[in-house]
Amino acid sequence: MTSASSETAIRVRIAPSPTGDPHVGTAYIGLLNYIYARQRSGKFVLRIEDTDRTRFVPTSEQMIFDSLRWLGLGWDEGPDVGGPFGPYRQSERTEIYREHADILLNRGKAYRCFCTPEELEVVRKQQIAAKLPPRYPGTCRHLSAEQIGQNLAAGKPCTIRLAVPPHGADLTSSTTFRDELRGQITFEHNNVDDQILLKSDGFPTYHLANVVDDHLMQISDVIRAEEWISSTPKHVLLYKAFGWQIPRFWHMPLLRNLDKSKISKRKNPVSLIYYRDSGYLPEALINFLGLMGGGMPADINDGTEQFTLAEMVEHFVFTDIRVGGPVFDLTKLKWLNGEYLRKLTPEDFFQVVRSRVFGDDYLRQISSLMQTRIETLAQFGDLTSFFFSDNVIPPQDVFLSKKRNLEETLNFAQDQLAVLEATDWTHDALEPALKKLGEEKSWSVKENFMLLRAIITGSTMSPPLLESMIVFGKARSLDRIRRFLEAQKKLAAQKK
RNA sequence: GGCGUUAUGGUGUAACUGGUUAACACGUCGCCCUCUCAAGGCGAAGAGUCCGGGUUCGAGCCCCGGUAACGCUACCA
Repeated sequence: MTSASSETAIRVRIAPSPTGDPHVGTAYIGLLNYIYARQRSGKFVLRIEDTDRTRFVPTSEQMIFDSLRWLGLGWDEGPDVGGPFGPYRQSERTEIYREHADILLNRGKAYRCFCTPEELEVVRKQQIAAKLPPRYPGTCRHLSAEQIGQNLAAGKPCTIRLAVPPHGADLTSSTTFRDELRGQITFEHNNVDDQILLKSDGFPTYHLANVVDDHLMQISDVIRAEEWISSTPKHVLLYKAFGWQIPRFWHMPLLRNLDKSKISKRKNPVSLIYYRDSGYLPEALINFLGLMGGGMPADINDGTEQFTLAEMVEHFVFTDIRVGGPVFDLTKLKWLNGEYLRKLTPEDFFQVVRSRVFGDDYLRQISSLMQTRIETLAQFGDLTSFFFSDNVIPPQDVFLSKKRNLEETLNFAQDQLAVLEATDWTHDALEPALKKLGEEKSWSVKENFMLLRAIITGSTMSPPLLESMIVFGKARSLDRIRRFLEAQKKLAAQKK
């Protein structure tokens, strides 16, 4: 076996990308890694994979820290707490990747590619049209040293690609690795593409960065999602090219939507911020995640399916994990959360309500919207109830303008959702984004904002819309629109 | 299309190394409690284990062949 020997110290990691709200899948994989490390007196490392500058969201990293801590999944090493193998932010390690890419280049395990994205796009389209697997055609694989020198001298941007055997000196035709949950998995090399390792902007792709970092950070077990299985042969090839020991691989099942597709924000709330702000307790979410895929003995706590993180560390069995993708079912999560809420003492419950529903920060922001709008304090609730409610479904006479029919209204709401998803949650970003959409679709500012107001607040009368949405939060606002659209869809289906 | 993975009620999981009418939880439905709604209590329906072969006295568990779903197939992770 080529996997890590048992004497090696256990070190695991999660490596989220700061591309938006922290994802529930990150929490799931984080939980598993956390348990694995704690069970074996190992180290749990948090590494930030911020190598994609096009998708980078500056506020994302802090949200990842906050939400993982909220769940109780603390790490031993990471960008904020340091550690002996730093830096733990990949953008601060670009020099390391460049050096390692050079090693690969020198050993003939990688090569420079001068093809432009546009050229590659053309080729890919042709291949797809011809029903061929879209793959790099190898144009630059055998450039002479002279040609490469000329291109470099001409300042042509280039990427560095993995030279997948058997084209090179190594004539092995396939790569086999062991997945600890599924056994041996083999990929023929003609199904493995010459993956880009170093992009033309000098940043590495996931494949290079994750292998280099996992080795340098002495990661013993790579516990990640199933979607990585297909690219694992590339990683194994890299370990071999460097002459490094290969870690154990554990590919965990993918959380699913109700329709069994990979969990996605289109069909499910996936933001941990959403779960926090909608009043889920971290203990309940952790417990629920622990139910996904199994792993806990069925008789724990009399088979109530209720257990703590500490109990998971004590009893969880990794080899018992089921690899069929579990549906992330909000219905059961809600039940579980209710169980946890009921288990609190009345005083603890009150404290949770006070801090999570009527937190000072939240109330302060809402108050500032209300001061000019009420005459007695008792009216406070009249215009603000939507801030404290979960089910806000406006009746048709509230959201439907006399000038618009149902279909175009729902279509426009769908457009609003898409625009809002892609917009920073600030007044300066939201206002022009919404107005631009309105102009494109010929919806007046009034129609535009009134529809959104109806969806968010359930009423035609409310505090200023954008300010309200900002206070209410992006995750919850988007979810409210999604649920509105879903509810309308169901209604339409019933009528038929 | 290619490659890979997976497959137990609607959903999440159980079922000792193959051994009685496939178990539990959520959800659904009904009843009780009750001013309402929850919670709680009691009960019911719902799968014959993706399909087809094979091995065996016996298969959800083993073997072979299908099918379907999902994932990957980017200068994203």
